[in-house]
Amino acid sequence: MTDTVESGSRSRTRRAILDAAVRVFAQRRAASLADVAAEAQVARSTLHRYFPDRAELVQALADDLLTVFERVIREAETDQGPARDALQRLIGGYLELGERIYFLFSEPSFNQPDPDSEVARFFEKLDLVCKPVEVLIARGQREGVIARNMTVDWIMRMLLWMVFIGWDAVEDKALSRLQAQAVVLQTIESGILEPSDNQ
Amino acid sequence: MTDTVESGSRSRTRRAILDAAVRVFAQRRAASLADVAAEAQVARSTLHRYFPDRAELVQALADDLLTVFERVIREAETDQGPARDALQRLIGGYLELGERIYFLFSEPSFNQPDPDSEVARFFEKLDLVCKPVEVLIARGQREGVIARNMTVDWIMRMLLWMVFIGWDAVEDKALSRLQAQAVVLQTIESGILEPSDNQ
DNA sequence: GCAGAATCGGACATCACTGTCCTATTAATA
DNA sequence: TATTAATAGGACAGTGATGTCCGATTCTGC
Repeated sequence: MTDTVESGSRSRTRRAILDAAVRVFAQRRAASLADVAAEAQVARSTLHRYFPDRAELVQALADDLLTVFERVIREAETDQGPARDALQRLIGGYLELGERIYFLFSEPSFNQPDPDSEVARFFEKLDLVCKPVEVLIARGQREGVIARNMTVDWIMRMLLWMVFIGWDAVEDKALSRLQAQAVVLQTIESGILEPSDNQ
Repeated sequence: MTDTVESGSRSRTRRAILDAAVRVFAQRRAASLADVAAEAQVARSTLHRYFPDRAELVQALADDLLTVFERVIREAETDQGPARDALQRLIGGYLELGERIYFLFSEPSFNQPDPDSEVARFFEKLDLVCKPVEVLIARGQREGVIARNMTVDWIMRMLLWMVFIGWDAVEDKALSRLQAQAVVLQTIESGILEPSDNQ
C-alpha cells in the first residue's frame, strides 16, 4: 500500500471518481472510462493516475461496496430481537445500497469469474460479509417465522434481487423511494396475494 | 420483406444463429458476433449475411421473444377461471421463457432507448403483448385475491424479474428447474414468511 | 510569492470488434 | 450432371475504448 497517507485533495478526487463511477455505471453498465471521468469532472488522464486500468477501478468499487455492505449488515443487528424485526431492519438497510447494488449485478466482469481471480476473491469476501444474514435466515426458520421449505441460499439471493428491483422501479419513476421500501418489504414477506383467512 | 419464401436451409441457418445468440448472450451479455457465429457453427461472414449488423440481430431476437411471449400469455388463458389459477398458469409459462428473459433485461441497447427508435417500438409492442397480464392482475385485485395496495405496474415487473431470478438460480446450480418453479411461485404468492395464524 | 503537488488536455500506439468484400468450396436442385 | 444457392475462410479498413506519456497549467501549503 503506497498510499498510507493521502493528501486531502487526493482522497477527495479519489472519492469523486468512485462516486461518479457508481452513478455512471448504474445508468449504463458499458460506459467508457471517458464517461466516468467526465461525470467526475476530471481529465481522463487523472482517472488513470488513480486507477491505472479499468480492472483496478472496478475492484476499488467492489471494495467500496463491501465496506458499505458490512456496515449496513452490522447496523441491522441481525442477531438482536425477533427474526422478523431484524429482517425488516436488514431490508431497510439494503435499500440504502441503492445504485451500488446494481453494480453488483451488472458489472460484466462479474459474470463468470474464473477461480483464483480478484473477482473470485471479492465474492468470497462478500460471502463472509453476508454470513450474519445467513445466520439470521436460519434463525428465522428455526423460530418458525420464515418458510422452512425454502433454502437459505434462495432467500438470500432473492432478498438482494428484490432490493434491486425496487431500486430499478424507482429509477423508472414507477415508485417513489418510500413506496419502494414498503412494497419491497411487503412483497418479500407476504407476496402479492391478499392474506386469506379461508386457507 | 424480401424473404417472402425462404429455402429450407436458409430458414434453418437463421434459426441456428438466433438460438445460438440466445445461448451466448445469456452467458455473456457483451459477447461478440464472432462468439455467436462460433456457437452457431457458422462463419462470421454468414452471420453478417443474415443479419447485416448487430442491431438487426438484436431486433430479430427481440421479435422472436415477442412471439414466444405472446404465445405463453395466450396459452395461460389469463381471462379464464379464478385469477389465482390463471396467475399460476402464467408464471409456469413465464418460466419456459428461460434464457430469453435474461436477454430482455441484459441487452445493453435496451438500457435507455431514445424514443422513436426500433427499441422503443419493441417495448411498445411488449406492452401490448402484456396487456392480458395487466388485465389479469387488475381482475385479481378486484376479486380480492391480489393485494390492492400494490400497483399493477409493480406486480408486472416483479413477476418478470422473479422468473429471471429463478432462472438465474438454476444457472448457478442453486436450484433444479422443478424447485425453481415451485419456489418462485410460492415466493411471489406468499413471500418468505411462514403463514401465521395469529395475525 | 514560490516550490511542489495535482491536474489538464492532448498525442499516440494498441487492441478488439465491426462491417464489407472477395474467392474458393460445398450443398442443393433441376 | 450441370447450374445455382449457400457457406467457409480470409483480408481489409474503420471505429471506439484503452492505456501510456508528456508539456503546460492550475492549485496548495509554506
